[in-house]
Amino acid sequence: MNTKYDGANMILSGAEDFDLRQIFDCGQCFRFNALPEGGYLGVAFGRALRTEQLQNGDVIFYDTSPEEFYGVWYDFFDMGTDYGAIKRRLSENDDVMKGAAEYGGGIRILRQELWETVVSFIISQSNNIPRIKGIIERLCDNFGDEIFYGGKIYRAFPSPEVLSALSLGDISVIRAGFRDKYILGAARLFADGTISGEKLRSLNDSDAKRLLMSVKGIGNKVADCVMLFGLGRTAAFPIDVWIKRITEERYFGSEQSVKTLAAFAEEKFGDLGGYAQQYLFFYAREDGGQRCLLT
DNA sequence: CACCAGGCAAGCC
DNA sequence: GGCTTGCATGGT
Repeated sequence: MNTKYDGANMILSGAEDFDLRQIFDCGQCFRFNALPEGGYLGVAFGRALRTEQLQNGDVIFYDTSPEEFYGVWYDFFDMGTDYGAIKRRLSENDDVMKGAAEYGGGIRILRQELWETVVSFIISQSNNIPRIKGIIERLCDNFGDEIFYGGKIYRAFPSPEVLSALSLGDISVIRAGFRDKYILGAARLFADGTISGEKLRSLNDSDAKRLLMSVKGIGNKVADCVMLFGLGRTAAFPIDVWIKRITEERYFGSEQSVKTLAAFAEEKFGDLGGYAQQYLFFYAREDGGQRCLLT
């Protein structure tokens, strides 16, 4: 990968295993949206970013200095990880993963802010992606700090402190439904330090997951999403309905319990479970869905 | 109108 | 422990 700064924008050329559409459309991130004129605009780590991938594969980070690129976006996009090697390891003796990893070969697991992933995936339960995005957008618009970019105002993701001061009435404007009380409960636990990134990062996978699941509104699946997207625990293999269906179909040929599937993923993918999950998820969703139905 | 959406908690056995 | 059911809201 080569980087170049033209005085305003950072331009990446020769970025391997990197596809912006796949990255933002594999369901891990809810705050980046496609622009009508091409590219994407979103907010992360309190900053607005416009980015675009050209036909030749080059990626432009608009209005981004080298300092900001290496200080923020390099890690966000997990640039330091060799996805080619990961795909090769997953594809050894596994034609299912070989196909899925080719299909979504440009996916990267974004390293997102912990607190944002906690709330985002609490909101995701029993919900669909457009509405998840809408609820998160209203949450940020109402309670997040202003960010000025390109003559417009964007909003940062609101902190646990800000949200913990809200009442159920206050937060009803985001129309999160029954999830509203879970958001406020989690905000209080993070604001008073009962749970923190520091604490979670000091724990091994199973203890960190257990602590996350002590929050009302965080069950097995949401905890796995937070582990993977918010804590970089790449062994996590979140099992949602799509993953359940495609794993059953491609690896078992019959219905299985979540417990069985989790044990299977741990045994088969090990520390690469999270990458395997993303390739499978993208493949299951993009390939039309109907190929995931059991025959 | 019924049914569902990237689950979860609570209440049952 | 495993199983069912209600859950807010919005879309089809």
